[in-house]
Amino acid sequence: MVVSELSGQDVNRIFRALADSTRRDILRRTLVMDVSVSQLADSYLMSFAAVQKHVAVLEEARLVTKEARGRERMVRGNLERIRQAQRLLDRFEEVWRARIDRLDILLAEGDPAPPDT
Amino acid sequence: MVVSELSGQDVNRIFRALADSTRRDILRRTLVMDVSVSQLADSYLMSFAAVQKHVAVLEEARLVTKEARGRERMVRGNLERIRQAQRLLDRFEEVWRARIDRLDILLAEGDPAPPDT
DNA sequence: CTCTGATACAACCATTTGATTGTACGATAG
DNA sequence: CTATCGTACAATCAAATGGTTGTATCAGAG
Repeated sequence: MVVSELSGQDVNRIFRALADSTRRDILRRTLVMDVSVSQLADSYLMSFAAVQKHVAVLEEARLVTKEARGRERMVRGNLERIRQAQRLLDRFEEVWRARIDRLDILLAEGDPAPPDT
Repeated sequence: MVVSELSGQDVNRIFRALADSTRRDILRRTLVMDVSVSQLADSYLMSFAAVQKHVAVLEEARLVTKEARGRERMVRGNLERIRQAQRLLDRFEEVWRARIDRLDILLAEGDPAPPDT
């Protein structure tokens, strides 16, 4: 079970969520420790609601999870999802490498006699 | 020279560019071989101009480069940029690991005497 | 030289995004 | 119980996105 389970939409959401500095910062913070939404909101200049929305985007991308604790919602970064994103990028490497492999095959199966025979 | 040279905006552009299925497909194709913009356009249902814009987004993110060849513009995937993105994701892993390290330190330096002494 | 193919770019439009404020509601501290 | 804190959610708005068509340019085929 690699990354195959991810739909195109899922992948879109993951990278979209990562494409914002504030959200990346939230992700970093919540990877280090559990933080409530209001604690997060205190860290930025924008409104509480704005931070809440950023968290929602991260949550939809499954990059963080929320857990009720008393009246607070603790946000926790989901490392496994980040690893999935890494595997997605690995795929590009593989595609690129496959192209080289093909070239290798051409070279390996090339006429043993020099071209100017 | 790691990923430090990248501004927040640069990172935004990279992940934003990756957050679209068509653009990821273009990236895959251009990693395998050089393709002209019109060849790419033939591969999708959308208009030429739309594909052209997608290529432009990838180009601004430096995920592809364009090279004039006759009247065509050959598009080439930039693997190095993808590796930079991978390193960006590695950073999240590192942040997470640092948190564990801190926990290790706490455990390692914990009071040798049991808490209920 | 002229026609055509490949690209670039502007103008336009619908939808989404990122932010705001305001309202409502559940959980907790006093 | 009541006041307040933390959250959720709706409405609103400007700006960015993703797409379109139309026009202009430029290089190569005939």
